[in-house]
Amino acid sequence: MPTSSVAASSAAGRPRSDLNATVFAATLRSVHELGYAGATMDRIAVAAGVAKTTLYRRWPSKGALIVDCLIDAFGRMPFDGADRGEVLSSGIHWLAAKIGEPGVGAALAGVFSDAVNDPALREILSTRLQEPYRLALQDELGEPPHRIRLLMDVVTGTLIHRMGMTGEPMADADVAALAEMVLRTFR
Amino acid sequence: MPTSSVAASSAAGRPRSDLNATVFAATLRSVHELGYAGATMDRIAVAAGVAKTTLYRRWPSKGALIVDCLIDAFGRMPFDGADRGEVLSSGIHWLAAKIGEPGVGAALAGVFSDAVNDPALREILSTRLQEPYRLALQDELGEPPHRIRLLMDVVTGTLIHRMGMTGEPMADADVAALAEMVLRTFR
DNA sequence: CCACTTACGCTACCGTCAGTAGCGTAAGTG
DNA sequence: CACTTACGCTACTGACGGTAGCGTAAGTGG
Repeated sequence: MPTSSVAASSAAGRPRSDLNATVFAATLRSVHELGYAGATMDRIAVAAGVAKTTLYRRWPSKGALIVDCLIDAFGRMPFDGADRGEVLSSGIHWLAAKIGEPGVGAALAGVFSDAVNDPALREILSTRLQEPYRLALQDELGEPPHRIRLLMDVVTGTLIHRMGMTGEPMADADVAALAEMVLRTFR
Repeated sequence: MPTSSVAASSAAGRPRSDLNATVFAATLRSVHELGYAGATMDRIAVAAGVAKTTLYRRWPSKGALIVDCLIDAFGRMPFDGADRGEVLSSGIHWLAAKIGEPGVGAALAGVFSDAVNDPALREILSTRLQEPYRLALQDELGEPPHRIRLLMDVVTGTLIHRMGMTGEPMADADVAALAEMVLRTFR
């Protein structure tokens, strides 16, 4: 037990701050090349030049690692557009574009697939990945939580379903059609 | 090698025709009680009063068993309604109701989740489970394949995503909202 | 210069589960 | 009475997520 939690300057053997970024890059690369299931924790560790035990010291499970990796990959959602319609449309296209980046779509579809059989992972996904966007959208659109929830489930459900079933991100024309469809209801 | 494939009347030790139904019931019961991952092939075999090897003699994989089970559970899609709007709406509510039956929703979400990491299962799912409904809808609505594909992916993507993330089928009010939303585009 | 702390590498391991091999047997067939 | 076919049973493999335990490099504070 440390004598004083205030003395956080104790930097003896402190975690390398660049290691997370290295692992995230290796994770997305592995998922891109080998698929979600093919990107085992062993392989990710090798790709990152890191011991597998180190991964488990920083993340409690493969799912948690992927979620953190995705949080890093997605970043903040841009709110471009004058009215609600433009905001919504640009948001949908932003999400679709992110899913199109190498590894991101497969990681997203994979982690949601794992979540079906793992309540703890569902909690992590909902709280850490989805919640921020839910709150931001709620704030931006002024819709009740229930409507935001439906809106997000339609968009992410459709995009992830396509990604999972085809292995490819949805084509632009379909994304546009999806956006148009959503706009008719939520504009 | 049989001397004549015509002499198919050779009924020596032929498969018990009621065994499939028994297995399907045991499968849905197991999935309902234990979840998709908890319903292992061993447990399904025990629940059905059957050897695990027998399951693998009839189905090449767990996914294939679940798909056949779902085909049996869904049956034919009813086309009720005078116009396209009513047909579409009743179809969506029919699907949602089926997903609400014990075990069906969990089995559906589970098998789609497995499919993300299994191209062979994706093929089975697409060809044996989805294709018939795709063709029927195409016939009924007279829309091009591309539009039917989008329509189905939005509906099934949303419903399965909800089921997978909450463990519960989507509430009626949300199903109605989803149907209304889809109708605005595809009526 | 010397304890002490902390993060990391490494090897070996566990439990679970999908899927397989091989052998014995009941039952109907000609 | 041979023959075929489907099924039960036991034992096994291989992959993968996750863990245990021990050694070590590096920076810290006295």
